[in-house]
Amino acid sequence: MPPIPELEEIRKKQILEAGLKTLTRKGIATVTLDDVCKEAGLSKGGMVHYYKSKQILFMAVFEEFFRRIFQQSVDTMESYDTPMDKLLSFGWLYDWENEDTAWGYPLILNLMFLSAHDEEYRDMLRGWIGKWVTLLGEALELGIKQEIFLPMDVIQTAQSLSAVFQGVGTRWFLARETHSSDWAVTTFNNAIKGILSPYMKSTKG
Amino acid sequence: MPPIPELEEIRKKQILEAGLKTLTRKGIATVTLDDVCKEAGLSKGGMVHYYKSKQILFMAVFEEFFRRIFQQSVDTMESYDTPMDKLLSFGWLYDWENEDTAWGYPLILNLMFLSAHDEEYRDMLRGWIGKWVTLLGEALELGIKQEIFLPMDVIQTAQSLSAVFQGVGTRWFLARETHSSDWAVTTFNNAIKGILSPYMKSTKG
DNA sequence: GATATTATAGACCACTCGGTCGAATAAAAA
DNA sequence: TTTTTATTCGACCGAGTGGTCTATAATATC
Repeated sequence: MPPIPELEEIRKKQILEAGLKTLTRKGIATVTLDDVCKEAGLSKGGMVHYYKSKQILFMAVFEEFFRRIFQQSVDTMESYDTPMDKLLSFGWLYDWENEDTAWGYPLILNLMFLSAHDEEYRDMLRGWIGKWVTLLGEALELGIKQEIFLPMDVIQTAQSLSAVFQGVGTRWFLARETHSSDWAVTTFNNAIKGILSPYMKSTKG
Repeated sequence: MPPIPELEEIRKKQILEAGLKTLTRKGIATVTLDDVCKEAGLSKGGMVHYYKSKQILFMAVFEEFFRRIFQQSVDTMESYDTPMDKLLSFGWLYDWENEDTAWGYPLILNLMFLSAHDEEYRDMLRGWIGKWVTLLGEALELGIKQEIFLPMDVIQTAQSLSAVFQGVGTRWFLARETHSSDWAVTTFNNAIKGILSPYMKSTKG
């Protein structure tokens, strides 16, 4: 019964969407397959037909999540021209109005939690970090080529920037009552300035 | 049967220790009461006599964890004299040799995960963040008093420092294959310098 | 010694949840 | 038309888990 060949793709999309929503809402520890298939409007049997186990399903959910958030990072960065503007283009990570952002944090926190106890998830996380570091590294390379920055260990520096983004972000999200978006932007601007200062050609504080 | 009045205290300590160990090992999502009481060398009935539910038990475990890690922070900071040395005294957070450090990260990640979905845990986390910010803020106040730093919003700045510590730490812990301890120390040194640079009296990079 | 109290054990219960399975449907193929 | 195959359903099972309950023993109190 493959009336339309795209049926599988449609169903998988539908299930992933439900997985994203329920995982964000309840967290990996309490979300159930029933939650997901109910949200997706499918029976359990119907859903399991496409994703054979909870592990497989949520792996796919995390992958889908990363694909989206990474794409948004790429797009936003590309809309800026100078290396420094590109590096500072992540303000949307600290914006409650951006709904993709708001529901993204629980997923990141879920993944970090899983990574602490499960090598498979930690591999996934490391892979993503690697891609992000590469992305930031490209902006740094560009700056070096344009002679805005001095030569540096691009990977290490990109890792530093990425770690600061993440630290500020989780704090902003989890302690929102006392950590404003302004605070977040100011913090990462200053921190990034500090991280890059050894490599700035013109020392302008 | 209270042969020694301190029995309750002894048992609770024993159970908390087992809770810390098992929670670190398995994570809140998979750890069971059986795990804990087996580790503690008690029967389930014996353990439940002291901690009435899983929720109560692990709340106490998290509290105990924080008490220790915070005390270590206070002690280490106090062993340095200048404000800047105090602020940079957290290298032990990125030291695999320090076993308290290594097992501490899973607990922090567990708590952040829980905080994403449960207000009660988020309150707990916010409380801790507040204490840490206060601690860092005291070093900043000292620096201002000694006219090493210019006046500043101490709370906001301390929040920034704290967020960077945490971001670098989780990254160092979760992606250890590519993020060395040297990287971590360098990153937070530079980031902190950047965060404090607007308030440094002598601009010395 | 009798009784009440505290501590500990572990069997047990009620419930949840991931995963399986056979049935039903219907399109496609033969 | 018959057979095969893809899809969906939901009842069901079995493992595991938090929490309860009873039994027992040690101690304290009278």
